[in-house]
Amino acid sequence: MRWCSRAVTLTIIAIAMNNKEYISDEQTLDNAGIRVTAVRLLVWRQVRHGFSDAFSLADLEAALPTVDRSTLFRTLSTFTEAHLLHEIDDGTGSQKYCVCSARDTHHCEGHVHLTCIRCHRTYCLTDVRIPSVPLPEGWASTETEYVVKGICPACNREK
Amino acid sequence: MRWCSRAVTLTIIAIAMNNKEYISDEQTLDNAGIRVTAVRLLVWRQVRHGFSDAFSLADLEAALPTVDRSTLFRTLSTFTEAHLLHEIDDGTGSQKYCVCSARDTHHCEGHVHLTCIRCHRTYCLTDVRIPSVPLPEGWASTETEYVVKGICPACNREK
DNA sequence: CTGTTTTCTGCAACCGAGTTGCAAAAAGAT
DNA sequence: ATCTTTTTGCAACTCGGTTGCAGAAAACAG
Repeated sequence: MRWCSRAVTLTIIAIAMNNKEYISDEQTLDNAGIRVTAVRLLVWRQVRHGFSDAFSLADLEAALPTVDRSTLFRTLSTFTEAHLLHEIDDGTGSQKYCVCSARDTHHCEGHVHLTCIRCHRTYCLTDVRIPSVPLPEGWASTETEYVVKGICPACNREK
Repeated sequence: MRWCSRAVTLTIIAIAMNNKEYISDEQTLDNAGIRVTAVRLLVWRQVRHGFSDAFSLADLEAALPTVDRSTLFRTLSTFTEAHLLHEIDDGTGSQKYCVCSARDTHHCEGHVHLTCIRCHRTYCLTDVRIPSVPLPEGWASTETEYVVKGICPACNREK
């Protein structure tokens, strides 16, 4: 793990603030090879702790009205490239993002997604791998999207 | 099968034109409960005979430049509602459509789609059904999207 | 600490796909 | 032939995503 003087400084600040999360988030970005800025820290803390499920650029915009949309967009791209997030195409027409679980950098690929057609929330079934199917001769597969559309338990309950 | 006087008239015209396809397409729309108009016939013949694979609104627009985009859009919606077409969400960001095979009205649901990341064409594997996965307690599934992204044989060959 | 270089951010504008309201045109009914 | 209903074309608009550019912030060098 890399450990630079700026991070040490932040650690001291964080201890002073008695805020352990602050250190941890800073480290996460740093470990991912991303330069830590105020905006990025803000965005990361929002997506890490502020959303219970997959979120869209619009969700993030609503949660952080002080930050410009294009900046949020670019930040999401940066995070995605650094494998902090993964993109989900749930067929709602808007790109969704989801935090990659810490333990496994590449867990993001190949799992099933659930989309609720009522509340439009999308969830990851990180532990359910996509079953494979036979492909025609000559096709080379690179990636597979498996999205189950339906009604989530919460929407189901409220009838 | 319904058979109205207008259709008979068109049959006569078609025989005069020695064009069997013409009758057949007209019948298809009529059977689907869709009023037959010049534009709809034009669109149907294009999507039925003019595309080898799934197509987008933009593809249709390019193929039929004389027809307005909004009309094409509404026509596609009409056809989809009448189960002449089915919609495919292949994750390219643009809605695709594909002709439903004649023998089975509901065949459209539940099969696998292939999308080429080079040429952006999308194909139906109508005979490969989507394998199911276990869902969490409380979820009610209505539909499942299974899209394999990769390189199609044609793109693979041209290296 | 100060000046220089590099990166990031906000603004504005743009793009493409999808969508809608409305009036004219076409089709169907009487 | 006339009236009613449906369809079509036009224009405009929405919404999500995206880019160019100039100023702000961060990293770097002295």
